[in-house]
Amino acid sequence: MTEIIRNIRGMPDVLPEQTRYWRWLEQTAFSLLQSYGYEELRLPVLESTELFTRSIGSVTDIVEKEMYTFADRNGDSLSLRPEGTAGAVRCMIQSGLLHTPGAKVWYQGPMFRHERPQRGRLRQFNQIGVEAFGISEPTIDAELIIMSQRLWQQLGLAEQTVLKLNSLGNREERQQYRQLLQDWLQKHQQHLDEDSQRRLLSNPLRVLDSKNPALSDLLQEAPKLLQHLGPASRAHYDEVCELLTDNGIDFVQDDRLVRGLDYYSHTVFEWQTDALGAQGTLCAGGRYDDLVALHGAKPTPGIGFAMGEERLVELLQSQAHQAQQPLVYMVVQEPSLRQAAMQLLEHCRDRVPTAILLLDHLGGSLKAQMKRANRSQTSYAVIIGAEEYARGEVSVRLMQQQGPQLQLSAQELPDWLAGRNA
RNA sequence: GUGGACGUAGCUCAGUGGUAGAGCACCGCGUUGUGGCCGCGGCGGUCGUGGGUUCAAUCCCCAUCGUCCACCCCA
Repeated sequence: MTEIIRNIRGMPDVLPEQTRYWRWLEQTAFSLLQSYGYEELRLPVLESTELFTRSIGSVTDIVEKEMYTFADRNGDSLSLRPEGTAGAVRCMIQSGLLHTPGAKVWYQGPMFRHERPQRGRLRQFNQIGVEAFGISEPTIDAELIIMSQRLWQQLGLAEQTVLKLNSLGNREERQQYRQLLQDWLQKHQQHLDEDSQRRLLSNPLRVLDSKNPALSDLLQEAPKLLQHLGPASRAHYDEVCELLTDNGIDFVQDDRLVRGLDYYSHTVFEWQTDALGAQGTLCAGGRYDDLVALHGAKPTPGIGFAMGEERLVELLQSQAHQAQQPLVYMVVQEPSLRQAAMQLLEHCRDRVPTAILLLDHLGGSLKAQMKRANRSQTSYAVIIGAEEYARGEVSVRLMQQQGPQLQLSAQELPDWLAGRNA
């Protein structure tokens, strides 16, 4: 027997039961983004490997061991994008869109990381990413956060999300702090676990968000980045906080919120939930004022965030969200009537274009067709019988309510449906 | 990459060293033109795969693949 080919690990199919939540999420998000003046970018999934090594930081795990990298036919090193910002920045530079000050864009699509799959973590996962370029004012930081809060509200998720906020300062401040923290951690090295000792050298900031509860007390004592910011950075951060407060956004200042990607600076934030197990970050982002220059273009500040669609969908699924149900399920007494049924159904479609109108293509006994009509959860089963159709009539059976079966003329069926589709 | 749990019908799961069962789903009959409820019948599994032990393995052992959860990492 021929072996059945399965999907690739960590790259699951999304089935109809779930896709309706995806559409709910995306339709809500896309129209919200539009209302704030963000425009869509469609970006490739494959990029030069160097784009990511340069952007994300070559010592991060993402670049070191999680990228899907391979040689193109001509030998060029290509990678499936592990995140969206690098490609968005590349596009903005290359297209010249960066020359329009204050460009605001979004994109949606799959990202790829070769990680061990677990709840909320996949090898192909989808993000909605949002980026704003050329704006250094803190109002844009606040706008992005306020906008995302509005999205949670529209999706009914506001109760399950909490906002964490921090500032990483500028490059110099961060480097100075990094040294300070490294020295401090070295003094307490004997209390650190194995992972933290390793990160102490490679990426000391990340020691701070260790999940090991045994380190919690110790890390509380560590020097705080926020207290080592210069006046300008501090003022920027304070202003973001004030704008959020003015707009009724609750947040938690979190000294231990550092980002996994090297390009972040100043404001960083994360929307988290405790309803999804270990992978609770729903949406994360921050400023990357040095990234554009890093790619050789005129220095231009930037800020953005990305939300994990699979994680949001998982939260949405705990809510009741009814699929649209059919208005009509049309059945025929015998196969020869199906052609007429089809035409009649098309006339109905002209009249109620947004309703779901179904024709039974499978046939069989009327009983079998009626069972399918029932299962479809249709409001009305329209029955085309030979004799009555010859008289120009059809039967309409009410499937979701009590009441006698109706006899209507085929001609008036579209209007009748329009009246019922309110 | 590390650790743990688990892989038996489409789905959720029972089960035994002597080649398998339930519920749900699906199909049919009970009305040769009518659903839902009920009754009856039916379809459906090389018990993940490959080795080993045994007279005999779905059950024991090993390996392998896969799934899930956690670590790591991060959306």
